[in-house]
Amino acid sequence: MSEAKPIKVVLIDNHPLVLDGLRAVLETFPHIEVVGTAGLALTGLEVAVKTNPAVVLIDINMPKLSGIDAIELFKVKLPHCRIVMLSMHDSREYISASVLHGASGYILKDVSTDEIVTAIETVAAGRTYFSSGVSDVLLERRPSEPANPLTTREHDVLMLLASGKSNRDIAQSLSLSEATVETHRKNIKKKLGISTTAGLIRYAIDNGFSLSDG
Amino acid sequence: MSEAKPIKVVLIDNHPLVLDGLRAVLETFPHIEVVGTAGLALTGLEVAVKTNPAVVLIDINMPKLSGIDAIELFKVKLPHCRIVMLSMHDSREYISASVLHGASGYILKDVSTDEIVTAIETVAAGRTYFSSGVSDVLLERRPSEPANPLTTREHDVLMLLASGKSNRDIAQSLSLSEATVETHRKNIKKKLGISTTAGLIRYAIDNGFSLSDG
DNA sequence: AACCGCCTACCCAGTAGTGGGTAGGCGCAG
DNA sequence: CTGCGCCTACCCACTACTGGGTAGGCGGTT
Repeated sequence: MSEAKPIKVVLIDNHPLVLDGLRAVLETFPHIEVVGTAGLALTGLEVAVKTNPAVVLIDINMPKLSGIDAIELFKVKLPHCRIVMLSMHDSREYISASVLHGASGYILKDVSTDEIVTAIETVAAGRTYFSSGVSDVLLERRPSEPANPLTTREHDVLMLLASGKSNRDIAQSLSLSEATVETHRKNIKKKLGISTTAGLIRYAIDNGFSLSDG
Repeated sequence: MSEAKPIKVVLIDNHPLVLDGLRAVLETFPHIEVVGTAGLALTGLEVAVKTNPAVVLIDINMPKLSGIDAIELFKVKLPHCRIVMLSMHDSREYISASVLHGASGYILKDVSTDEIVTAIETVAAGRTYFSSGVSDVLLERRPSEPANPLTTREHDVLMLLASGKSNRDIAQSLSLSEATVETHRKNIKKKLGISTTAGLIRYAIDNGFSLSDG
């Protein structure tokens, strides 16, 4: 890659450890320049507007504003900036969602740091990069793992469910009938192919619906 | 700190990102030398036996063998090696357990990398290091958060519960009556002050009872 | 206009979990 | 040997959740 013009990168992750670590690793590559880091999506957006990076690496699972929701904001403010999603958890459900929202890359947690460098190079060159497990999901689209996982409302219900609330609590929180919450819950289960409440909560936490992770 | 003799450190974490990142950060400090890394507790033990580090940084929540269980093994094989627990999740429940098992330090996830360096320096100097939130737990020991949370059997039940099993499933798995499982579940709830199943599962996953994180 | 997906809401019968007891057996500490 | 904590197991009434329906309203697409 061209050594005259380093690739400007902004990193966004709510784990300071990952942030500092990633920066340290990337700074050993002369053709990559970390121009900014942030612990929140909105802070990251501010940083990116100031520094105009070629690539933004953003964690998909963050408090307040999730990485997926942030994609659109980045696309509006920085149309030429390319976004790579970083998933520390197993959020395979959201790969297609990320792509649809305009992400140029998606890297799963079980990736080496070398692969991250490759990903940055690739998307900076105008192509897309998806780590091994991800491309499978995009190509296969098996009926057991539907591409459009949950609706907004179902997402809300699952989030509250995962935070330890009962159907009744959720109904109150969202100003709904308890019956409606039950319907949502039923549909979620059907969509995800999960039968027990416990499994549902596991799924929610594994996929970053959690509120307590910040 | 003495620059002639760098502090030898082994890092153990099942996230390659954290591992590589931490290594990269620590290698910028001349008085710290990362002599090995591992993604599993047992692999880490092998590495440590070969390299004889002064300090081992180990993630508390890992598949197969948890960080806490690993402490004892390290203490046997490497009595002079000092162990710092690294908790990416909020495992405050296990702080006292770690200390009792012989850990010299405990760092919560919301820590900066600078603080990790300080922790390594401190425990290498023969003292103990606990990040801010941790020392509170050790000193306070509030009645609402008892030091001995769960019995062995309750632990078993909670683990299966968190993996998505119903009372009936658990009863079969442990060769118990369903009624007994319900009794255990009741006692767990009472002890932890959690009323809903959802909350129980959250607790289990947050505190590293999870089986699926590998 | 017709259709579709989503959100809302209810019915029903059945099953699962809750929260309050009690209680015997077992092993260990005083 | 007495007491204590733990594991086991059950009773009961009550509440919550399940899994199968149906269905009206709303907004966007064709």
